[in-house]
Amino acid sequence: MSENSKSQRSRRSSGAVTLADVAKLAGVAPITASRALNKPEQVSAEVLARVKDAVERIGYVPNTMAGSLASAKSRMMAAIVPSAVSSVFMNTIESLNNSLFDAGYQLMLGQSGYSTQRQEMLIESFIGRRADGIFLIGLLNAGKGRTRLMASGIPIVETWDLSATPMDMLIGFSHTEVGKSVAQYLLKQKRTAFAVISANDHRAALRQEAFCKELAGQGFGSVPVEWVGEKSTLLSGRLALRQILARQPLSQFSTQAIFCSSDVSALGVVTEAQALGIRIPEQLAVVGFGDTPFVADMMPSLTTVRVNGAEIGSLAAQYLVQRAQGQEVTPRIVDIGFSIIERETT
Amino acid sequence: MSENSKSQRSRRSSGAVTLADVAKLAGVAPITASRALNKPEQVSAEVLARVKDAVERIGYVPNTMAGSLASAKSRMMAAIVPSAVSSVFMNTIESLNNSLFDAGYQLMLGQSGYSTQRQEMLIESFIGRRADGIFLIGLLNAGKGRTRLMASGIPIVETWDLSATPMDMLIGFSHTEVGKSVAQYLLKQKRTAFAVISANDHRAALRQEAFCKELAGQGFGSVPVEWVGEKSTLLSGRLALRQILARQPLSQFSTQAIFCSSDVSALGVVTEAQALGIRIPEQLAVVGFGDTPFVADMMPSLTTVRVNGAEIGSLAAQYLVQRAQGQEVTPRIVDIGFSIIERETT
DNA sequence: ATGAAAGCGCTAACAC
DNA sequence: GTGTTAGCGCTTTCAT
Repeated sequence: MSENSKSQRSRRSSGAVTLADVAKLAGVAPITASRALNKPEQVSAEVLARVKDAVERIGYVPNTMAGSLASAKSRMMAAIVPSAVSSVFMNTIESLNNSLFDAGYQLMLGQSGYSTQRQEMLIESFIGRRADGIFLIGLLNAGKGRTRLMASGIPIVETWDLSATPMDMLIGFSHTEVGKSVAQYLLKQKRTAFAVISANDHRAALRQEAFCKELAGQGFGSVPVEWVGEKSTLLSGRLALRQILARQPLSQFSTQAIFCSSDVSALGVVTEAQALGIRIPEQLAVVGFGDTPFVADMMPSLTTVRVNGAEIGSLAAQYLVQRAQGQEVTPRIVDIGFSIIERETT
Repeated sequence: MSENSKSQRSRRSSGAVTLADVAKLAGVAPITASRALNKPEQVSAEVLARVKDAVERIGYVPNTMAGSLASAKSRMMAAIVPSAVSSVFMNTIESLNNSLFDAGYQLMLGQSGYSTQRQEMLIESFIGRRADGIFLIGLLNAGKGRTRLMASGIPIVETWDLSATPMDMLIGFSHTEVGKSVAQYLLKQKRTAFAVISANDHRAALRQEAFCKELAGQGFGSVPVEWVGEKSTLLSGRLALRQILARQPLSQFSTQAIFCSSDVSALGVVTEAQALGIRIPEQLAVVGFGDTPFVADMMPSLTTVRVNGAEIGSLAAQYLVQRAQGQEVTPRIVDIGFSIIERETT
C-alpha cells in the first residue's frame, strides 16, 4: 500500500498534479480531458462530468505555460507606462486591465520610468514572454525597440497621442489640438496676457507649443513658459507661479491666464495665488489638464481638459483581444478627442 | 536555392527563430547556446562570442515560456490590488515593480475591484501561470482562495495590514495602532469633540474602531462616524462634514476634530469648512491618511498619517525574490510602522 | 466524440 | 567546457 511504485525514477517533474492525472482518474485520454476543460461542447456530457469531478477531487490547476507553449498563445497582454503613480494614466490602465480580465487575459505591467533603455528591456522581455498584445502609453520613437516590436508581429496599440504613422493601432487624441483649443478658449474670454507651466515631457510640450503658436497667430507673442521637470507637483506649480510673477510683476496681471500641463500643478498655481491674494478668476485664470476626479469639487473648482482615459483603456483592450484572435479591427487609428471643462478658475 | 527543403512537413512551428537556429549558426549544441545566454561563466570566451554574434545576426529572442516550462521557474510575480486608481497603493506597486524588474522578474497585475470572486479568479489564474511569488494588498480572508494559495506552495506576501497568522510573509503595520495614535495625538491637543469620516473598507474600519475605542477610554463616548462608501472622494468628504454639522451644530464645534480615512476626504472637509467659514485648525482640526504627495503643499497643509508604501513594495520584492530563489527570509512578519505628520490642519 | 502520436522551445541531468 | 538525451505539461494534427 505504501510503496506506491514508480520504479523508473523520472528525471524531473514538479510534483504538481497534471492533466494526465486528471485523465487517468476520469478514465479518458489526456486530450479528452483537455477538451473537456477548454472546449466542453466537443465532449459528451458524461465525460465532461467525470473530468470535472476528477479536477475537483485532486485539485488540478492547469499549467498555463505549457498550454501557451503548445498553442503559441500566451493569453497575456503587456502594457508599458511611464510611471504607475501618475494617475492620469491609471484610469486607462484600470479599465484596460478590467476589460482584458473579462476577456480572459492577464496583464503584465512594465514601468519605463521615462527611460528609453528600460523601455527597450521591457519590450524585449514582453516579446520573449510571447505577449499576445502590447499596449503603450504614447508613441514609440524610432529605435531598436520600435524595430523589434514591429518585426515581432505582435499586435500593438499606441495611445494618448496621435500620429499618422503608428506602428499598428492607435487610440488617442491630438495634444496639438488641445493646446490650440485652450488658447482659443482663453482668447474668447478676453484674456490678454498668458503663461504656460509645463512638465518636461513630450506630450505636454506638444500642448505648450500649439498653445503658444495659436496665441502668436493672434498677436500674442513670447508667452513665458516655466518648465517644472519630469513630474509636475503641487509645489512645482506654486514655485512656477512665483517665477512667472518675478518676471511679470503683478500689476500686469489683471487679465493673466495660465495653462498648466497637469491638474496638480494648476492646483499649485491656485494655492499660491490665494496665498498672494490674487483673485481667481478675476485677476488670474487657470486651466489644468487631466480632470483628476477631485478638481471638480475644489474651491475654486478647476477648469481643465478632460480626456476619457477609461475609454482609451477599454477600447485598446477590445482591439488587442480582437487582433490576438486573428480578427481585423477598423479603424486602426481612433481619435477619441477631449473636452474643455469650464469651471470656476476661468 | 529556392526550395530550401524540409521534405518532412513538421506539424507545427511558430516560424520564429529558436535557440536551435542560434546553435546551428554558432556551430554548437543547443544546450551550449543556452548556457552562453544564461550562464555565460560556464562557457569559453570564444563560444560565448560566437553565440552572441549568432543571436544578433538572426535576431533571436528567447521564448521565455519554453524556458519556464522546462525549468519550472516563470520569473513572473503577481500582485493583486483592490483598484489601480487608489493611489495610496500605487507607490507600493511602483516600487515593487521596479525592484522586481531590477531582479529580472515581470509583474502581472490583477485588480480585485474589492470583489472576492474576482480575487479568487485571479488567484487561480496566477497559480495556473505558475507565478514565482504573489503579492497581496491586505490580508486574505479564509476561503477557497486562501486554501488554494497555501496549498500551491507559492511564496506569498501580504501587506498593508498586520496579523499574527499570515499565510506566509507579511509586511505591514497596525491600523489599530494608527487609530489609537491619532486619538492620542488629538487628545494631547486638548480637542474635546470628535468625529470620523471613513471609507467602507476593512482597514479603514480598523482605524476607526481603534480611534473611537481609545477616545471612549478617555471619557469621550459615542463619536459620530460617517461612512462614505467604498471609495472616498473629495466630494464625499464635503458631504460628510455637512452631515456631521447637521447632527452637531456649529456652536459645539469650537474644539472639534475629524479623523478621515483618506487624504482626499480630508481635503473635502477642509474645502467645505472653508466654504462655511469654519476656521482650521482653530475651530476644526482635520487629520487625513496616506500623505499623498501634494497635501504637504496645500493651504492649509494637511496633518496626516504617513506610511512608507514604497518601502513595503521594495521589501516585498526582495522577500519574494529571495524565496523564489530558495532562500529563507527573516523575519517573516515585518511591522514597518507609520508616523503622524503634523501640519497646519491641527 | 474520442484517441495516438508528435511536438511547442527550452533546460535538468548525466555523461565525457 | 561541451554534448546527448529526455523530458517540462500541454495541444495540434491526423485517424478512427
